Amino acid sequence: MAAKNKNRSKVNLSEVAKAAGVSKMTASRVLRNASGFSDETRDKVLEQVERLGYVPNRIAATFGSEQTSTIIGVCVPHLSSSLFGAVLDSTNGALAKFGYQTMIGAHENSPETEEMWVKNILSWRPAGLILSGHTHTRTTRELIKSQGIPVVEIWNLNTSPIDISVGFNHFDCGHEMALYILGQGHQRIGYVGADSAAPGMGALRRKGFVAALKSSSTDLAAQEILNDRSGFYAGFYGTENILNRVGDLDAIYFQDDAMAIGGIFYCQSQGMSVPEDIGIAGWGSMEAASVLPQRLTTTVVSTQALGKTAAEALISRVRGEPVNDVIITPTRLAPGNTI
Amino acid sequence: MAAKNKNRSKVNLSEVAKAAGVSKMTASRVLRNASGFSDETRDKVLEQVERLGYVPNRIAATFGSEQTSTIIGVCVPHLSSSLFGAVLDSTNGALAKFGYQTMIGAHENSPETEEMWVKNILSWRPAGLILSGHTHTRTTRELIKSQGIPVVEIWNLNTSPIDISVGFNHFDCGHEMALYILGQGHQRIGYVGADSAAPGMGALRRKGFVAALKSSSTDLAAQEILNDRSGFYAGFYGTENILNRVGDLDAIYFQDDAMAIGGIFYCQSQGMSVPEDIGIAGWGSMEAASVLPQRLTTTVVSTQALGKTAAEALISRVRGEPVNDVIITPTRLAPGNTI
DNA sequence: CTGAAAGCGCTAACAC
DNA sequence: GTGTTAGCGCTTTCAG
Repeated sequence: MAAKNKNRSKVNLSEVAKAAGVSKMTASRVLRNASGFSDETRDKVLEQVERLGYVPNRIAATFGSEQTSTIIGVCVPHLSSSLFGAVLDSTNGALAKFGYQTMIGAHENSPETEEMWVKNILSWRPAGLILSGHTHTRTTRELIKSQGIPVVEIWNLNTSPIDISVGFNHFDCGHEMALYILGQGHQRIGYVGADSAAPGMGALRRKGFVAALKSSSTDLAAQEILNDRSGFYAGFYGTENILNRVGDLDAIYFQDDAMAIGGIFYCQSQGMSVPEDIGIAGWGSMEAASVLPQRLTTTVVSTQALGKTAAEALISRVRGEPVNDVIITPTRLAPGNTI
Repeated sequence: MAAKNKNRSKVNLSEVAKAAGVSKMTASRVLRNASGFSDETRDKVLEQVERLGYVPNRIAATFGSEQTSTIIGVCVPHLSSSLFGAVLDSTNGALAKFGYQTMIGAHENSPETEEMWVKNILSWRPAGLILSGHTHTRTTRELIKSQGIPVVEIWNLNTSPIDISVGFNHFDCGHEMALYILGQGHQRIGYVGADSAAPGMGALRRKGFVAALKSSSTDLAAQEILNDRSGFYAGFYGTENILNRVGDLDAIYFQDDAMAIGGIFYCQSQGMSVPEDIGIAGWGSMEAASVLPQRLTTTVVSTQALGKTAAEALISRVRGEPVNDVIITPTRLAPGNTI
């Protein structure tokens, strides 16, 4: 008797059903709001649910229905990042609205770390996955395909996604900015980035930037790619580094706004004025830029739109509704007065 | 036949076991790394796991073992927030290391939203919960207690937690800062905050601040609490608002560093110098402050330490190891030159 | 070191 | 509108 009661402290459906004087099946129908019960029955069941403090068991429900769970796995480079934080927030909000739960992961731009996470998450039989970053290992791809679940790859536009891609065109962002900077009459142009050990999409913007310069017969005058995470301070000392090496730059393109803002402060600390002495441009429309006395020249992006679109596309696919495979999230070069 | 094969595309333990020429039980032991098998057996099983691309089914495993899952629910006010982003990152990292999965939620400082999330998460039979924010509804408390799972309440120190509390002492932070500001000779002191509709811990710091002023027979000269989320721009226009109403303030305490930085920029935009014309103080040691020409007077906190400590405390409790119920995460007033 | 039997809590499928 | 039967894939328990 005692031995049998180990885990029986938690109320289960049977007890609710018995208390309500109906069968398990009927109680189950009421709780899932499936059809096939009278109003009277519903009231009886819900009354007992309330009285007994019944908490449904999704583990058992998922298991019993032999389907995937309502868990969605979302893996981003870092959870502490204003850009990805906003993506997570909008993604989670949209998923929750549709009744899905978010299980998170941080891969730190390492495909191997991502693979480990994928292996793990797949064992929860998720309804779908949202991945970010550039590359996945072969095993990652195979695992996902073998499970046959929908995947949305976010952050970068990907013309041949595993399943669905929702992203910015980072290459074009860099390309466009290079042309703009050249158009402003700059010639000695540098680039300051971070994450050298595990490059993210900043590397792609840099590529587009360099390509555009090349097409105008200009070379990148210097570049400084730190072995550090992007941030205000990284921008500050990255600028210090590059200017110490190459003093005559007349413009710098930064990996993102946080670094660009750090760069502006370094220049000011050295008595240089922006944009007279040196032009500065960033990427990402960071909120911090809104309080600067100058308007930062940058590429405006909506990480919130990205996250929401990704979540909605995933849900549509899960439900078998038609979805575009490749969805580009628009970006816009916003000229300021820092370049 | 066809009807029976609906979901059999996914390999299960039985098939692995059969292919390896052992029983399900033996294969299960190998995969869980439980004892009771020979090296030879292990190799045979793992070979088949590899060959067949077997992905374990945690839903079934959790269900079969009649225990809680290895899911941990973590609910913070916002996922896009540098402070909570860092908490999430360190929490998730620590939990993953111990083999737990993080299921997230954002309650936006609303106890009702939190309650809905708790109800939902509990149906996944999580091993534990990490909650943040100030108050929980009665139902939330009851639900958690009825499930009998460990909970860590983070962010604010709580001397009578549901289970475990790991947090900063926000009241003391405000108190200490008030005494410091008074000690610097300021008299006409204002406060600028945000989140008026759903106050978080900033409200508690404000209380401590006001209490300390009172004990020195000083009143808060003015306060401006915006109906908006904290951020650089909120600090900027919050400062504009308060100074337009009360022009003769000689110091302002901000809800956090983001707002303080916004405030500094507003003052500069008006030709006021900090700290000569007006003193400014914040809270939270935000990275952005590192690039300012001045060092911001603030309270240094480690959200990373908080997250890690919380995760470790939770795991210890889950494992039945001894843990302190109340763990205070230290903070330190760091005098800068903005006040 | 290995295996057989029972059962976890729920839902699908089919009766009534 | 409601109940019955079977079974999801794994682990626990107990027997060898």
